[in-house]
Amino acid sequence: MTEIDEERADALFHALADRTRRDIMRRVLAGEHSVSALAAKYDMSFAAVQKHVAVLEKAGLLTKRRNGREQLASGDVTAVRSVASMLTELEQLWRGRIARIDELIAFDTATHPDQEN
Amino acid sequence: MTEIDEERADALFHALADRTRRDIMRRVLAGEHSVSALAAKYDMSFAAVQKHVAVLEKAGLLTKRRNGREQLASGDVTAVRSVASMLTELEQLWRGRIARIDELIAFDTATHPDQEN
DNA sequence: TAAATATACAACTAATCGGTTGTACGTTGT
DNA sequence: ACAACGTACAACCGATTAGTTGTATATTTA
Repeated sequence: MTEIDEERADALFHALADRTRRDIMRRVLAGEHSVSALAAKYDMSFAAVQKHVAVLEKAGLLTKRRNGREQLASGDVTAVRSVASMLTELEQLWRGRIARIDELIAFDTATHPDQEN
Repeated sequence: MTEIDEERADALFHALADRTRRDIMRRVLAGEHSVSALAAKYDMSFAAVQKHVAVLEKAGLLTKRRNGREQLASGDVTAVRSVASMLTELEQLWRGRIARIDELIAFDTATHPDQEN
C-alpha cells in the first residue's frame, strides 16, 4: 500500500523535475496536443520529446488518445492535485510542530505569568 | 528571472523525487533533528544521509543550524508551499481549458436551443 | 590528554537520465 | 501504388545520481 504510494510519488516528482516536461504539462493541461505538435515546440529530436511524454504518461500525469495517425496527449489534473495533496500532508506535519510549540508557550505563561508581555 | 525560477523548480522537484528525502522532510518539518539522528533512522551510511540532507538544503527545503558539534536540520515550510503554488499554476491552465469548453457549450445551446436536455 | 562523537568531503562504482540516430510500421493524401 | 506523415522502439553515449569507503577536522566527555 505505502510501498506503491511511494513509488507513485517518486514517479510523479521525478516527472515534474524537468523543464521540458513541466512545459509539456502546461500545454496538455490547456488542451489536447499531438506528440508531433509538441515536438515542434522544442529544440530537440522527436524521439526525445516522445520519451518525455512517455515519462509523464507512466507517472499518470497525462493520457494519450489515438486519432487517426496521431496520438493526442491530454493532461490529467487529478494527478496534479494528488501531488499537491502530498505537499499539504507535509505542511500538516509542520503545523503539528507549531501547535506543540504553542502548547509549550501556553504552559510557560501559565507557570510563570509574570513573564508575559 | 524565469530562467532562475525553472532551475529552482528543477531542484525542488528533484529533491522531493526520492523516498528517503521525502521521509527526511517529514521528520524535519515536524521538528529539528541532527544529521546523525536522521542517519540512525535509515539503513544506509551516514555519508549517504548527509548527501540527501545537502540536496534538500541546496533546494531550500531545509536549513541547518550549528549547536555544539551537531548540525540541527529544520524543514522550511515556505519552500514546500512554493512547490504547491507551482502546481496550482498548472491547475489554472486546466481551468482555462474547461472554461473554453463551457463557452463552446454555451454557444452551441444558444445556437441550437432544441438540443438542450 | 586521549577516546568517542558529529560532521565534512573526496574518490570511486553501478545505475539511471536525457539526449542522439536509425529502423520499422500503420495511416493519410496524391 | 506510392510518397509523406506520425508514431514506436532499440541501441548507443556522456552526464548525473545514489550509494559506498576512507580520511580529516572539530567538539565533547572520561
